[in-house]
Amino acid sequence: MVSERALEVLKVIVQDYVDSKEPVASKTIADRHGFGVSAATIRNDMALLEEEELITAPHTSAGRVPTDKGYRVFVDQLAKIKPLSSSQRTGIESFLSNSADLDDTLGRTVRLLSQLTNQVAILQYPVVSEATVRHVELLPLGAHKLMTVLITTGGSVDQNIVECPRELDEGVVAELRAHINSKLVGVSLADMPGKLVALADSVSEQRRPLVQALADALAHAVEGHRTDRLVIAGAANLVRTEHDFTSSVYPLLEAIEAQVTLLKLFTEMQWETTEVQARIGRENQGPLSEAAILASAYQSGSERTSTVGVVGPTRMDYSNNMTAVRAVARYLSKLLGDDEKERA
Amino acid sequence: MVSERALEVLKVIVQDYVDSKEPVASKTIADRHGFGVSAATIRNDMALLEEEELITAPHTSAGRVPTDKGYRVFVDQLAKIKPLSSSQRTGIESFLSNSADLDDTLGRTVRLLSQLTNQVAILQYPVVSEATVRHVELLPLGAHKLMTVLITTGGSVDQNIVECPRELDEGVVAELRAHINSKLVGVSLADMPGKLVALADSVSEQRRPLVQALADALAHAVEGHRTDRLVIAGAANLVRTEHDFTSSVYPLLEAIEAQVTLLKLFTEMQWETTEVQARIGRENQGPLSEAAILASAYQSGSERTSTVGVVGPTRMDYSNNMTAVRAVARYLSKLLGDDEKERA
DNA sequence: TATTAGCAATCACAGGGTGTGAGTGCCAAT
DNA sequence: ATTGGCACTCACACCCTGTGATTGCTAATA
Repeated sequence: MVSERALEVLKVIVQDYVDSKEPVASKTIADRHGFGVSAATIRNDMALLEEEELITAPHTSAGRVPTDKGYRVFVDQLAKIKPLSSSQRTGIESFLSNSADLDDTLGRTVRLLSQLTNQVAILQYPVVSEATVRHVELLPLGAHKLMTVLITTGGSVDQNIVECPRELDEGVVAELRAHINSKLVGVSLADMPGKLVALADSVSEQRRPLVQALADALAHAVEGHRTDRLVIAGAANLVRTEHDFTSSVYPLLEAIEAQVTLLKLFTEMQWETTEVQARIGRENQGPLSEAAILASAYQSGSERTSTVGVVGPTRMDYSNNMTAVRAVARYLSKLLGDDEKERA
Repeated sequence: MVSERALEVLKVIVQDYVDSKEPVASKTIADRHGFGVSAATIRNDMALLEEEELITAPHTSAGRVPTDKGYRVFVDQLAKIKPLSSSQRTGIESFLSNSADLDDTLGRTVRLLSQLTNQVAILQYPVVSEATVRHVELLPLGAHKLMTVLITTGGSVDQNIVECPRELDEGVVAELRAHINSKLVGVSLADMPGKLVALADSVSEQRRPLVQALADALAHAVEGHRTDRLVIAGAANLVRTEHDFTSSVYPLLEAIEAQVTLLKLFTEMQWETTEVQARIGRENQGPLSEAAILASAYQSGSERTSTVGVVGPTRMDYSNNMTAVRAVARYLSKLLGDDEKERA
């Protein structure tokens, strides 16, 4: 078993290494942090930690570097979530005061998180699966295109473009709009597929093809519905921290941009245990296996949660970044999910 | 003056260098491309080109590399816009068939361009300044928040969240919605600021604060209105081509993410002359001074244009990329601005 | 005059040898 | 359990050198 002091040594190694990027030597520890013991003693503890695979030596005559497992122990047992620095606090505050449209807010939020952490920040779109249809708008775009706009009580807005075989006049569109709204307003998104099928059957034979196309478009909107999409900011930070990765960051950045890997990861995460979750190095598969992901859930409706977090090298300032992720998640919850009485 | 053959030599140097990343030697040119002259003759031409600062030698016993000026001459006089390869064509075709919501379409398009060019692709949001208001929707979000949704004939949808001092009930909201729509539907975006001021004056003293807040939100929507925003894809490609830059790509990627530099550049471009414009190396200021930008305008309404393009190292396949940029711009024009009879 | 062959000169780069310093591991002493 | 001491290891920086690639120049040639 590792002694109490050995854990302290691990902590110091992680902090020093994150700070300096140099493998940290026993002498350095004994000198800088007065443990009251000599370097040789530290070395004994280090031998212990190495046996537990919490640290490793890049080569014979180098200091030690934390392993993924070492970072894990650090995050779980040793890292304290620091209070926000005053500059961070004012950053969020001044930000809070600025109201704007949803996309813009999410964009700003994720950029803020990126700046607070100096890492790539990732934000999953809010999901509001228990939302109901608020309004459906039909917009003629030229003579042969119609745009459908689906507005839900959750505040999401989805647009689709539909090609129309036949010429359209304004009267027909208005009529369709009224009809569709009468059938769909108030329907929950979960019930939409069924209702959409019924919709096509509720009109005259002549109009059926067009209405069917519209129903398909709306179904598409419900399906995709802005979920399963990420907003990303601060990709440049990956380039900045490039040297912390042994292999190229190219596949990593590619995976982040492709989104699918992270979305999968986010949906798999369990939020019962801790407010901020970490996935470190080899705990991840594939291109993420050299990266660390910190994530936190935020309330994006009365029930469902979405995820926000950062991606960076395993050598990152976990304390600071976990603090920032938690703060931003809380802020988002407050902004989007505050009111328990969501209107239907 | 540079002879006809010297220009051919320049062309070969650019093509070979882009292909191989190696400085290209006189012997290589004489061997691979049968000019019917010896390497020594090529050398004479190269000396000429060097005098004109179209090529340069990295060191004494190396081949030659094009300068920014050399690339410029290549792009202006020598590069042919190749026809699309069949795989590219089918890529765009299969893509065309997929209709979805506007954001999604733009996102897919920019990703497509990124894949076609293997560079970072940039797409400026469509602007439709002559659009008029189609509909305004008010959505209660809990008891103290109201979301405004502004829908225009151009198909854009802007959302804003407004804090309400007082409790709201559904009846009041419906009334306001009807009132606001009666005042604003059909108003062009250019006229909106004035109409919004009038709007606040048209209601009772008691409701004025709330309506004023709503008007501000709508004004904000009109202002920002999705213009001056970029969609970016393929940032990973910058990392891939990292070695083509002498300094770090970090500031470059940062500038791309910040968007402002590129937006400025796009608005400054003149589209009278050529369909695809190029800005090469030092022709750009600051972080872009080592990059090349290829851009083309696309019709995003009946009159105004937006811009789409790619950013990459100056060592890029100009022919191929200019082709791709032009194709995607044309495709977008077709998709968004085809119908000259925009409906009001 | 344009082209060419030949040749000396230049210089990046890779390979190989070496010394140095940092840091550990271990052992014997406390 | 802790410590001082010491031998051992090894990355890294440094220098030296040879090699190959490529040019620039000059004199010959068509």
